[in-house]
Amino acid sequence: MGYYWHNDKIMSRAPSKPTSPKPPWTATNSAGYPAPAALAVDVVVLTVRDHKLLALALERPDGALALPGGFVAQTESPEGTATRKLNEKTGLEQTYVEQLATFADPQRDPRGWIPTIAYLALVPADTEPTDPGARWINSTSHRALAFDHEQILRTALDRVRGKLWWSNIVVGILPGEFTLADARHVYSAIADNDYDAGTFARDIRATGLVTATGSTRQDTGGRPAALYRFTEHQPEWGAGRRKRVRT
Amino acid sequence: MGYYWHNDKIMSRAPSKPTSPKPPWTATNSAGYPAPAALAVDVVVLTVRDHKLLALALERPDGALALPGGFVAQTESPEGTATRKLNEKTGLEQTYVEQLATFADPQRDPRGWIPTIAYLALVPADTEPTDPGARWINSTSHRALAFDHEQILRTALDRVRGKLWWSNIVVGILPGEFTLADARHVYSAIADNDYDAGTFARDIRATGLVTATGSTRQDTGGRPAALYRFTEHQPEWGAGRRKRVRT
DNA sequence: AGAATAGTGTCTGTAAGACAATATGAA
DNA sequence: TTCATATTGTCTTACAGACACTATTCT
Repeated sequence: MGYYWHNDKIMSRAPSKPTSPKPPWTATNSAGYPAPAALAVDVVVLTVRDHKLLALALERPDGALALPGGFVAQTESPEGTATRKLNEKTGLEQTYVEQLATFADPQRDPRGWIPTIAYLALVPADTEPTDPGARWINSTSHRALAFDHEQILRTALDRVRGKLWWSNIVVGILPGEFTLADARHVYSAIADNDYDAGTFARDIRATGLVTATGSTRQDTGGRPAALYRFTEHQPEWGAGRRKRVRT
Repeated sequence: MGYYWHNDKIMSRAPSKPTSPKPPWTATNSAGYPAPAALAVDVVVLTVRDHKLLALALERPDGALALPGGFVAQTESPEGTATRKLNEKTGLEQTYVEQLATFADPQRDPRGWIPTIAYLALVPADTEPTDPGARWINSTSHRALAFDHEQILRTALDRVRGKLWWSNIVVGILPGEFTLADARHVYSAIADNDYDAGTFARDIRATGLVTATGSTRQDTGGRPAALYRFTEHQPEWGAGRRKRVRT
């Protein structure tokens, strides 16, 4: 397996003649102690399409699949790095992003001591990757991911399922107006469940997180559906229901 | 405010003549790019005593209060650092520890670019600090903590309350045998609630996380209480109830 | 017996799954 | 009218709070 920096804009700002461009990289701080070679960020980008929960993966030169990621510049917050990478891969400016967990086993990256902070991002269903190497993969059945990215993806799936009915996390997938059928398909795909339409309508309203806009939409041959939107775009907790979510 | 390294055993293994011992520290990796000056760990150590939820804090030379923490050595996992610091401050070998979140704003530490991974640890009620500078503080009403440690502590309280009835997280506080009254006081303190004894007994058994040992204990003048223990010491999820927890 | 604490039982309001019934559009 | 989808209503089981009641020890 070949080593290389992620395709990262930070790197283009770096000195033109690095002293030792080949990994493994090491670092020493000004007090004389060993320091991490870099701080990385990996982003689990999720969406729901065709009733399936999908994750964004990048095909690497060696053919392996990996999560989008990059290095944190000294001048930015890791969340800034995460949204920057997200913008580079999808063109999105704003969506739902939250920190997931940090993976810092010294052996996790063959390029050196590189802790990574994993983030979770949810994006609209019609998001198309702008990076030619990026593609949507099924979040549960796919070719194995490189590094510890399988573990990171599993952590993301646990998180999104755990918060599904307790927060407005789905606002990342449905940022605008949607019908309750739209929402039900998204929730069903994430929970790996098949929610009853009537019960779903009752319970999504009971969370207090959505508002009816007053207008309707008709995509199909049936009765027009009322449109809703999430009241708040910032992360928020709802009333909480104990709905069944397969794990 | 004076800057100084945490009292950390790693440092005693370091070179005897650091080139620049004064902060702010900087670091450059072998590829020529800026690197974090160090990777830190901070631990929120919680317990329940006298019906109150307490956190472990260290008095620093400048009088400020801070969470126990230290630097991650290149050869160890951050969780290893967290348990090592916990052992240095309390003498405990094993208890409930889980990762909380990572705080990596480049401005968070005046000593340089030092991301910190925060951990949550729960320890038995009779744990006495072995470090003379350490003491128990009330988790909700206390003198302000240094750095971003207030924020870290708040994150820890949210986490422990959120998982209270859904996991065996309390096993850290009650690792051995306990009566249901013991458990009720612990749960009530964490949830900032006053659970009914009868309902509590019914619901704690319904989680499936505790087992009756068959023996009894009598501390007071009343009927002897049956003893229970958590079936599993490793982190585990229970059946889940929707009990009320004040937030 | 009386006090003190442990533990059980019952009642009530609410939550959530299942599914029937009704509403509103197009063809 | 018939079809398709949306939306509302009803029934049932389970959960959680409140609180009354019984049980077991000591003094």
